[in-house]
Amino acid sequence: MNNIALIIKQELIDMFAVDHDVQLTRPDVQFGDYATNIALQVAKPLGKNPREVAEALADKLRQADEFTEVSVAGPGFINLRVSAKSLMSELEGQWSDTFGENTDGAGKAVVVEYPSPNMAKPYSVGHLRPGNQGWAVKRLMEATGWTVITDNHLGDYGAPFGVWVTGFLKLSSDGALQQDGVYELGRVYIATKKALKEEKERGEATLANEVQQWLLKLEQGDEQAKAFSERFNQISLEHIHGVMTRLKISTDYELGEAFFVPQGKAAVARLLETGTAVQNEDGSIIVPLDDYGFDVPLLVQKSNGAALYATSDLATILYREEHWHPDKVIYCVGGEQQFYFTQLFAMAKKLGITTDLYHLWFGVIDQRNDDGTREKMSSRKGVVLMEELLDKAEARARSIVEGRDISEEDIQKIALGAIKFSDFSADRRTNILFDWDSIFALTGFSGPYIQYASVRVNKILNDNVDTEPAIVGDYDYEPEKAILAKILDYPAVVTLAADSIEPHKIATYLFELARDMNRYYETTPVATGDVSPVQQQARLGVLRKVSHIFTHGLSLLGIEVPSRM
RNA sequence: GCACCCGUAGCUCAGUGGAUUAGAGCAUCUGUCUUCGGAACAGAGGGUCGGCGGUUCGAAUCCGUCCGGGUGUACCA
Repeated sequence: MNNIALIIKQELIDMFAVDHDVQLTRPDVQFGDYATNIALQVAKPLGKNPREVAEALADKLRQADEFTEVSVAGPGFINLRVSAKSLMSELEGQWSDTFGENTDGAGKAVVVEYPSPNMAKPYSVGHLRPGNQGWAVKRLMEATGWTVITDNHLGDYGAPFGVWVTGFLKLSSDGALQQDGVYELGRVYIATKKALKEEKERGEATLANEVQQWLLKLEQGDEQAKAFSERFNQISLEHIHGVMTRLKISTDYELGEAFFVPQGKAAVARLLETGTAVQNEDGSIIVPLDDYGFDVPLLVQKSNGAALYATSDLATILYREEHWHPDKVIYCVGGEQQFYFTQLFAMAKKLGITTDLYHLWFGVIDQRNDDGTREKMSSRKGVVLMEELLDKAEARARSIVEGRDISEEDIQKIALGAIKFSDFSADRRTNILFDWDSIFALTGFSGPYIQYASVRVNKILNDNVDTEPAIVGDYDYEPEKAILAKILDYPAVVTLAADSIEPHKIATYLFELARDMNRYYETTPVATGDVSPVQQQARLGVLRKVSHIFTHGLSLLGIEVPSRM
């Protein structure tokens, strides 16, 4: 709680013997710098008129040195104005190299799981959100003091494997695989899924049985199946690493489903012994969840004895408990799986696991149909591949800087800034519309807008390295007032974004700071024209803080600041 | 059927632990252009916050209900 809130809190105690935390909001500038509705909150229990409480409080606050103006509006809002200089001294009191961070999570460990792609297909924009948001969550948790363990739960097992082998033997060749790698895998996978669907519509199951046979063979340790599995996973893993490197995301571990299946089947056997799980007549094994409000049990083993998603996820939970002892586990997975995760978490609770398991879900990525309606992106309609997206974004950025001396590294940062920021432009639960123009947005509410503001600030700082930025006592800081107030908001924004796990709040904040900065840039010279040495030192001191926040905030979103753009 | 999510300007979205006159970007129109780099800035038009009812001094925000859309609903992940 900052100084202003503390002053008001103390006055409430002195005047009304009420001990109540004071929330400050930032109203429209015409009303003031800060506002509070505390009078409306305390009036009722006191049995007083809120307007009168506000007036009395305002009279008292007017006597304090901290405020240049105190007014009461409406039913009892108190609007406060402070001097820019006092904002600067407040900021100076709070400032450190880790400004914005806190230690709320100290001593606690969190596992963050992302991007967990399906290895049967090339990395598509379908995994943009789990990757981006997962990385942002990791960074936010780190910034709030947590010990973070990241794990890429690779989809290297299950039905996709069977689909792929079945399809490969019918549709592909060693030569094609060697030439096109993961793209050939994807082609075969999609074609085979289509054939499976058509077969099912005809009421047949020849291909489907073949898929299941390959799965069983793999679980039984069949040499040929293992060879196929290793071959296809290796090709896919190299591809995934390549894309993640370009996205500048990584994880500490890559414990995929294949790693957990043997442990999962053993765990299911134990659950069967203890009666937690029950076996159906057809051989399938379920964990009933009636006690937890589910009319659908969780299937943990198929009737043919094969493992499935829940089998490896069960083992994954147990493994993490045993080896990592997390306080919290965050699964960054699409919203389509909400029901499944509530079941999975219910099972964990049934097993006595008390760790906070959290499904961080995202809305789907839509594409626009010709008739204007929206529909989830699907392989049927044609997914956009991540490498294609990155290539096009870089080409767009490159064409804009054409003729100027901008490094390839900076071009990549700008392209990535545009792509990632667009994912943070809305709440993660919102279905986002995939649109080539908005995902590459370089103006307005976009990553490059913030990068641009940041580059301009850094340019000024770099051009004036000989002038030591300083906090200057006889400077009024009036032109910098909006920026100073905005900087003071940063720690609360980080706390809110981390607590609610809503990284887009960081994006919104950074845009507002960048806008304030750009306005300032247009109106106030820092190191040019008739700027006095005192003004120059003071303004450079503010810009240095702005630069720090841009770099820090963008890094929470996995975005870097280019050196030039 | 049931569960979860969504419905705010032409389009894409913020804002929803109630609170002063509902915000931004894009698009449209009008300005700034010998500059600390215009990927910028200033301004204009554009919204009965899906409908109805309720709670409240006060509702985009909370509750109920209806309409519309999305995603799920055990042998996919």
